Amino acid sequence: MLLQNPTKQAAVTTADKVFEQLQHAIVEGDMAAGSKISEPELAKHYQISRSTLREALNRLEKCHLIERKANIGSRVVDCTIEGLLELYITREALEGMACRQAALNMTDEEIAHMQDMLAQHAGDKALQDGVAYYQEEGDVDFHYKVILGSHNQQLINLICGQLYHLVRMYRCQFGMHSPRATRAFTEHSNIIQAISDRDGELAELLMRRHIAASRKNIENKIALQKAEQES
Amino acid sequence: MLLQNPTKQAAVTTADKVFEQLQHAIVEGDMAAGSKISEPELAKHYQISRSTLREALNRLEKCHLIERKANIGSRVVDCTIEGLLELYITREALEGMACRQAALNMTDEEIAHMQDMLAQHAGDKALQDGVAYYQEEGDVDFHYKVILGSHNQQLINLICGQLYHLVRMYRCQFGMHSPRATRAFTEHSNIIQAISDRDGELAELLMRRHIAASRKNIENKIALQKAEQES
DNA sequence: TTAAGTGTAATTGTCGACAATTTTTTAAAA
DNA sequence: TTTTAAAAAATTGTCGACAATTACACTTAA
Repeated sequence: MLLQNPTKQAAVTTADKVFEQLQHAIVEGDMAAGSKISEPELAKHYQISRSTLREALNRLEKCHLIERKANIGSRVVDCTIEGLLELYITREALEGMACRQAALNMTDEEIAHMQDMLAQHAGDKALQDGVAYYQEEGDVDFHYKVILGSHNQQLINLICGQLYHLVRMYRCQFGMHSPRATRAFTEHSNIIQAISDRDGELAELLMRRHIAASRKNIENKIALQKAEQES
Repeated sequence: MLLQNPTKQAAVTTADKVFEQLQHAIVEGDMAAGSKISEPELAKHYQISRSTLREALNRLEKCHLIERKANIGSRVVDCTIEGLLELYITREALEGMACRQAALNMTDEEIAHMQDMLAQHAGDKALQDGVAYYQEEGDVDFHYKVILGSHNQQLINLICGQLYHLVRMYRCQFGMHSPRATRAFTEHSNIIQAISDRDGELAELLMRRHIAASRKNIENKIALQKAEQES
């Protein structure tokens, strides 16, 4: 799995390690969305003290994977359709702007590197029928590169450090392997073109459409599922 | 002061209260930007244990007012010009989208209420020469109402829960009382018009220009200060 | 004088116990 | 039986102490 947040350093403290394990467990759905978290129970399970666990919980709260109420406790966040759509709207705003900034701020080397990556994905895509690989790693790789390319620490922190954990959670829980592989590839290609043309306005527009298309794709899928259930 | 985050509940636990005090101290500059934080010292100063203090520090980290490194400690964030400009770019993206969503999602009552508020500000403005009051509370009130009007919890949390603490910090530290009062008022007025017309696209555009204008205003001021220092 | 290494002091991370609050259970009254 | 109240259990918040790591001062060698 290369889907890691590229901005964080290695986990050194035990709270860090437990945080990563919990993060994984929540994202993958091993801890049910919306379920209550028992501090004594979890601390015992990971063989750590409650203080250390709470430190880990604080980090989970930072990336919005759990919610906390004073004197009541923590819950894993709920995965609702509304939440998913809200997340995509936020992504549209942030990644759109990141893409604009990338067009202004990326170095020529960074752009070249991203073009190489895309070319390689194109090869892989042709090789293995273009479905499985590209959707997962390829897509995330691309988006990360654009975000980092913005050279805007504020945007990078917000998107990579917080939003993307939730994105991965929703991807897992709703079992999204969108059938948009080829179209997404073309869209990525066009975005890179706009960036290398240093056309910030177009780059932002294309990225927003790219994400909006994903959102609409999901909306359709949801509507379809709903129709199936009713039949 | 009405400049509080409108989304949070009252502080119940002592860690909450210390958090608020520290937040104030950092925003107002009583704790120097970039300075190191000594846990034993602060704990003694507030007469609480280190555990409680660390809980408060975690909350400060959540709204990006301090930065933490494992085994090394915490520092108050640095206020740099680059950071300020990055912040405004992020605001442009997020608040622009929030404004678009507000045009789609606000209730008629909410819109009416916002129009009332603006009218009242207009009165105050005429009354007291329109400078002092409007810039501070009026501006923040307006922006908060728009953000909340998006009815998008994700956007609301990001902007009100995190970004705006930093915004206030920069405002204090850089002593910003922008001379844009009258122009800002007109811009607010136009934005509300777009929202009440349910024109999301225009609403977003206007909000982005509004924030971009603030950013450019700051850039000019900085350039001016730099020129002064050199003379 | 500078550089590297060592030992001490200080700071952060982790732990288990107690206090305060909330939830559940139990008992009593309507 | 349902509702209310009180008691008990469980959970979260806070505390002080110890362990691990880092920062600093001092010594020693180049």
